[in-house]
Amino acid sequence: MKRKLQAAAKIRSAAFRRVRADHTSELAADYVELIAELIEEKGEARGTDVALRLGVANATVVKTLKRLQDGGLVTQEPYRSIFLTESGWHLADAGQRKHKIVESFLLALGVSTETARIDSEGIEHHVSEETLKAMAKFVARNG
Amino acid sequence: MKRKLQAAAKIRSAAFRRVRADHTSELAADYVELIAELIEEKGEARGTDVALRLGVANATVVKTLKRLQDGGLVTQEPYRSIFLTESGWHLADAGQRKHKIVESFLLALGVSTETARIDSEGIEHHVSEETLKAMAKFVARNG
DNA sequence: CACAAAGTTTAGCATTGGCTAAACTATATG
DNA sequence: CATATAGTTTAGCCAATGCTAAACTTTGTG
Repeated sequence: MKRKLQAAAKIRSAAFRRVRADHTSELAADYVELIAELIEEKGEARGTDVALRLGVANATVVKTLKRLQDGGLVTQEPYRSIFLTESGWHLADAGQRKHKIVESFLLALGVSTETARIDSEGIEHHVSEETLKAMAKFVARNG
Repeated sequence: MKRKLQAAAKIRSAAFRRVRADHTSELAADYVELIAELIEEKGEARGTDVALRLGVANATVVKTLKRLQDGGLVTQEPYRSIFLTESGWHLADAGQRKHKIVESFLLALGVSTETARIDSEGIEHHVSEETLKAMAKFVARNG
């Protein structure tokens, strides 16, 4: 009995650990995805645009970008626009792919455009490859 | 053109704000859900069990519980087990309901038990009522 | 080309959520 | 019933993510 409960606890905690780990990388993913979008859309990504779209203060963006730079995801010079590194682009592409799958899946499931947009933003970072595959399959059949 | 981009930014940022807000309440939801489970399972919830199942240190639980107490979700005496308040139970029930729907939905979609458990833990906090409803409908038809 | 306006960064603060080590309390047993 | 052991809390640290206000650059205009 005790043994069983402990095993359950271990499995449980693994899931929670995963969620916490996801959160740490989530922000990085959101930033690079957004930067990629801005570059594709407008030719360049400026801190202010990032702040505007994420809904945070300018200063917050500056601080976070410093971390991302340390993490090798972006490069930048003071007062200049932001560039993605190789791994930055990889991460952005992976994120965009996930995002698209989740969003189109939600639409295929029958929720509104608005809800699909909002919910996919949150869900995107918590779906495993297995779930993603199942979602893609569903879209292929019902989209 | 500029106007259109700004409108897009506003919508975008609303989604991100939602995600950030979700994260703040997420931890509280996880705690009360787990406490509810423990009470139902073992008759009482002790800090240590919470720590074990969440995969965090004891001290972290103590600190967080203090916040939850301030927030009116739990009550506790030093060195005693943890109780949920009225609103604590409400939150726990709501969380369990969401959790069940998401998990059974993932199963109905065809992912493995293991993945359903892990992914639902992360997704649970980011699904709107609309999406939840769509998921429940899907389960009713395909579960 | 000087200077005002717009844009960006720095400084300094708060909160959340983690940790370890040390102190303290409760409990179980000899 | 005294005390060792198990369980809990406190103290004090750190990193991440947010903010505002002040300082500093860049840019566009007269």
